[in-house]
Formats: sequence, C-alpha cells, structure tokens
Amino acid sequence: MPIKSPDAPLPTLADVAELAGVSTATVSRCLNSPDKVGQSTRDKVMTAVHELGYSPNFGARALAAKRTNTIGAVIPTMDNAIFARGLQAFEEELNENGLTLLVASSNYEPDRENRQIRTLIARGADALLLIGYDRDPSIYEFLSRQGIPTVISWAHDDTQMQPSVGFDNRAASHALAAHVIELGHRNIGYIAANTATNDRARDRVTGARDAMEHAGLDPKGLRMMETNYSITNGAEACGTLLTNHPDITAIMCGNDVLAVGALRQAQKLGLDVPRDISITGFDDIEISLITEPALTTVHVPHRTMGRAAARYLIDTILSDTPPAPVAPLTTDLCLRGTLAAPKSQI
Amino acid sequence: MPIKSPDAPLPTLADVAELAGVSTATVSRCLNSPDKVGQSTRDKVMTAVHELGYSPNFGARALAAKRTNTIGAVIPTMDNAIFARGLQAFEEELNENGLTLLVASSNYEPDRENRQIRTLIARGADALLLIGYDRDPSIYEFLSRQGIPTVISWAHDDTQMQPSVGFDNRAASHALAAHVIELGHRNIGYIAANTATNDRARDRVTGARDAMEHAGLDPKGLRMMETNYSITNGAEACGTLLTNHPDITAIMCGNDVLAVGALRQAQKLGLDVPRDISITGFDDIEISLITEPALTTVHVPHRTMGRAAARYLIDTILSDTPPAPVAPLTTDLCLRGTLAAPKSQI
DNA sequence: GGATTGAATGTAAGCGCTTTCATTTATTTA
DNA sequence: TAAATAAATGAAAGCGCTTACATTCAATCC
Repeated sequence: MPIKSPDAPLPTLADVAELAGVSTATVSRCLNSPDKVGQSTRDKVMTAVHELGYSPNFGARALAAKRTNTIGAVIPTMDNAIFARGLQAFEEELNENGLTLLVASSNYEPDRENRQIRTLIARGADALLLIGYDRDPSIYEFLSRQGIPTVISWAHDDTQMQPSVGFDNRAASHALAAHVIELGHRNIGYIAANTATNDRARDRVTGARDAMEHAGLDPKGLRMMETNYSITNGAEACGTLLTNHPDITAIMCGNDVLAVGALRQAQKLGLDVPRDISITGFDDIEISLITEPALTTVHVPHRTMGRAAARYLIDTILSDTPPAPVAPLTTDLCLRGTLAAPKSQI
Repeated sequence: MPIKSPDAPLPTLADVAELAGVSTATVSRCLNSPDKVGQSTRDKVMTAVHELGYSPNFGARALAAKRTNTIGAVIPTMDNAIFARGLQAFEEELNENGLTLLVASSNYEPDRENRQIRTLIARGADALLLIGYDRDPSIYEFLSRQGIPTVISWAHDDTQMQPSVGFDNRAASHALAAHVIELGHRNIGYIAANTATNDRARDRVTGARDAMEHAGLDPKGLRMMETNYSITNGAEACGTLLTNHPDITAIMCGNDVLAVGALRQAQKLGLDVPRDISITGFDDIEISLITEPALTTVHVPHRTMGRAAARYLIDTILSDTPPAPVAPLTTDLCLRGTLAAPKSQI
C-alpha cells in the first residue's frame, strides 16, 4: 500500500475505476459479483484496488444496497459467562459468513432493551438476536413491520410465534427437580433470578413446580426466594431460606452463580453438602466444576446455541423463504457432588 | 405509531419535512442541533417525527456526515471473563454517550485480528479499542493514515507510542513475585499463557523475573511452562512442572484460570495448598474466591478500565485535540489462602 | 451474409442524509 | 426611519455506492 499523507482522502470507487480504465459499475460488479465481469477486466480492477488500498465505504454501500451485512444482538449482559460464551460462538459463525456483530446490552431492563433494539435497527442491522420471549408485543410488531428477521434464543416455547433457537427451560428444570424429588426430598427451596421480566427464570421455577405436581406434591410448597444474579445474593438468599424454613433438605437455584453462593453460605453455616442439604444449579458454567463438592446442574449447550442462532439468521437472510424451525436443543443433567438423598432417607 | 402495511417503506427525512411543512434541512437540524431551530418549528417537526415513527437511516447519515457514532473493539475472545466484563463496561459507557459498539474477536490470532480491524474500519467505526500492544506496525500505520483514534487497553507501557488505558502488567507481576520471594520461596514455577503473541502474558513473566533479579536470584531459574488459556491446561502444566522440578515450592500463573487448574491438580496429587505448595493467579475473577483455599492473585479493575477506555475514545472524538494520556490504572495484591511461606521456612 | 443472441461493459438515476450558501425575517442601532 | 446585524429557514449540491437499463460487440445460427 503506498504511503499517503495522513489526511489523504480515502480512495473511492471512482478512483479505482479511473485507474483501471473502466466504469464504476464494472468495479462495483468486480467486488460484488465477480462472475459477471470478464477475466481480464477483473484482473485490471483488482490490481487497481490493491494499488490504491481501496476499501468500500460502508455507509454508501448500505445506502445504495439497502443492507449492511451486520447482525444486531441485544443481550442482558456480557458480564455473565453464559451470554458471553454464547455470543462469542454467535460472532464466530457470523464472521465466518462475512457478517459483523453489533452488540448492545440491556442490563435486564425492558425499557433499555426496547431502546437498544431500535438503535440497532437504526444502525441498519439486517437481523436481530434477542434473548427470551418476554417483551412488549409492540416490539415484535415494530420488527415485523420493518421486516427485520429476528430469532429468540436461550429459550424455546412451542406456543410462541417467534422463531427461536433455544432450549426448553421449563422441561429442563422439570427433569432436574424430578430427580431431586425422586431422591426423597420433600421440602425444597428455590432461589430464582427475577421472574417478573425474565421468562427463562420463570420457566425454570414453573418446571420445578411441574415436577412437584407430577410427584403428587403441592407445588405451592416450593419455598421461593427471588434475587439478582450474583454469588453474594445467592448466599444471602440461602441464609434467609434456611432460617425461615429449617426443614428444607434441598435448594434448587435458577443458575450456577446463585448456586455457588448458596453452597458457600450453607458451608459457612456449618452444614455438610450434600449430607445436610443438597444444592443444584443451572447452566453448567465452568465454576460448577470448581466448587467442592462439584455442583449438580443442568448443562446448557451455550456455544452450540450461539452458533445455531447465527446459522438460523444467516439462512433467513440468504433465502427469502423462512428456514424450517429449529428443534429445541437438548440439555443434560449433570449429577455431581452437591446433590444426594436427604439424611432421613439414608 | 400508526399501523402500516408490512412492507411500507420507512419514512424518510423528506416525509417528515413535508408533514411538518418545512424543508429537509430544518428537520435535519432539529435532529442534530436543535438549538439552531426556532421553538415552534422544532415542536412541529418533532410532532411529525413521532407521528411517522421516523428514525434516521444510518447509511445515509454515515455517508453524508462522515461519521457513524460507532466504536469498534477487537478483543481476543469474549469467552474469558476479564474481556467480557471489561467490554460490558466499555459498552455501557459508550451507550450512555449515544455510541454503539461493534465487536469482533480475534481468538488470539494475529492474522485474524488484522482482518477484523480492517473490517471494523470498513464498517465505519469512528474509533477503535484494541487489546495489548503486540501487532504488526503496518496496522498502526494504517490506522493513523485513516485517522482512526485507537486506544490500547489491558496494558500500559510508557515506552510505547500508542495511547493506552491499562495497567502495567510487568510491575503488577513484579509486586506479586516480590511478595512470593519475600515469603521465602526460592524455587518458583511459572505457568504462562502464550508469550509469543501476547504482550500481557510476556510482561507478567518478565515482571516475575524482575523480582527475582531484584532479590538477587537468577531470573533464569524461573521454571517456565507455556500453555493456552483453560483450566485443564493449567492442571496439565502444573503436573508437568511438579514432575520435572519436584523442588518447586510456589507456582505463579499468568491468569486465574490457569491457577485454578494448577490448584486442582496439586490437590489431586495429594499436596496441601499452601503448606506443600503455593499457587498464585492474576486478574482476580470471580472464580478466585470460590476455590478452597481462595486464590492469591492480582486484582485488575476490568470494569473501571473498560469505562475509562470508552471515556478516552469519546473524548478523543469530541475534541479534536488528543486528550491527556491516562495514567496506568493501579492493581492490588489479593493475598488469600493459596500463598504461604514454604514448609522449610515455617 | 445478415439477423439473432448473449455476454461484457457503460450510463446515469437514485439511496436518504448533512451542510454550505443564499435568502428571508426579526431585531437592534445610530 | 433607514441601515446594519443577527437569527431562522430554504435550496440544492453532494457523500460513494448499487443497479436498472442502454449500448456495444463478438459469437452463433439459418
């Protein structure tokens, strides 16, 4: 690339065209659909492109072509391994297909998410990744009016209209709870993330209740605590739960981070896990293998999900006909050290 | 917002202008510099904007204004808590200032980073966040030729030209190593991340050697292992290190994730940490408080750093004169359970 | 050989916005 | 009151690209 003065204007299509001795249309075709151009012309043009260090202007391109090759994602926060990991995989898949990722985070605030979605659309995002179904219907209307393909991830619910690439939080939680109950636990606590605006959190609670009902227990007997995502909050909630309901023999947590906090708190209170109390998590992040004992949890294929979500959007963009719905991803029970039968059963 | 047919074209500036009975120039001014427009006109225009649900076209705006209000970031991977957390803070600060984040990840591959940087520039990023200094000088040339303000983060080195918002990896590692040595350790192992293309990893090793030299030890005596970022790799490296150098009494690790792996491996080998062997990490991610014993490490203010990096870029964009250099952020030793004097000293 | 076809290329009209410059209108000054 | 100044607005020229349509030209056909 030739040296230029620091503020030399960037070369334009017209510069390339002039140097190559062709029209701008031909240069554009060389770049976008090379097969429509003769071999010798193409060579001339590409030489000129390299000689000038030309790179197309994104704004102009977006304006003229009405697409940006950019995909937007609004996630609650990157400061949570599950989203960071899934988003990383999402970005990888996009990148391998010539697309760029535009990120915004909502911090779990519906209003903020709303604004972020509009911002990303205004930025020309060709498609959108959103987490969970919970949001104002007007947003879905807006998106469909704008013709923006959107995929929901981290959740899957057949009763919802929106296409999703995710898993069934309710069923997964049901499976884990069923196992807990089967081991003999009858007095169960549950530490949930905010269920008001977070369908994943809500579905996980519902799944646990489903299992109780299925086992002939009263689902209202589930001892609930609700708190925000953090180790400390998990610990606190665990303390409260054990104080208010000393008969609890198992605490299920809405995610691994809360579970780790609960585990530490239980141990701090002098309880032996799992002999005195069982604890379960959800997500299977790295941390769950580090605790002593290791955390019983539900494995969620975050990376696979991220890739698949990207794949779905790419397919949607490429073929105007909407791709076939993606089957919910499977989750696996990870039975590790923090879950055992209650003492009375041993 | 009025209901429209699904494929109704989005309203344009001209539509708003017509509805408000003014020129497009006035509408544009209302949106970009409201103080240049009379109060009553502004009201008329804003009413029209809302009535139409107008939102400016990004491409057109970028083309005409020659900026995108978009900041690019190329990070090694989001699948690493320190970057995810820092990036989250970075995004928050940008967002509060009306800017959007464009993300790409390099997976620690220089070629890929190179391509990603060019992609982000082509996408019209107004400024760039990069991690560490290590990269081909031609990239810096390219960026300065394009007039793209760039800030380096996660590192700070006074001898480098590029502005940075980071901390001194070498000095921080020096401080920790000095403490290890002071406790009486003489045979020290070090598990590093890839030092060839990662200046942060390299500086941390150098810092440890500095401390040895400073204490009158031969820095060549540091028993090095190099491996990729993961718990498993940390465990493996620890095993090798202990086999090859049974006299080691302390293992310093280039980051917490490697340290956690090393800790587990040591414990698996029946060693008591810290009685039989001390282990230290670097970064102070959440995981370091979960291990038993808790990990001695260096606290890095990732969120503060992310915010400050964003702040720096915003200031750079807003005021054409480059802002004052940002002093390196301070790191803190977190002395926890995995570090103690070697047995022979007790 | 002249008509037909199709591939390769060029012409030029926008895409929707910002911004310079000119114009109009209101306000101040001598 | 006329002139000078300031404030508000409009007209219109691009920004750099894509693409529909027009044109050219060589290969193919009867």
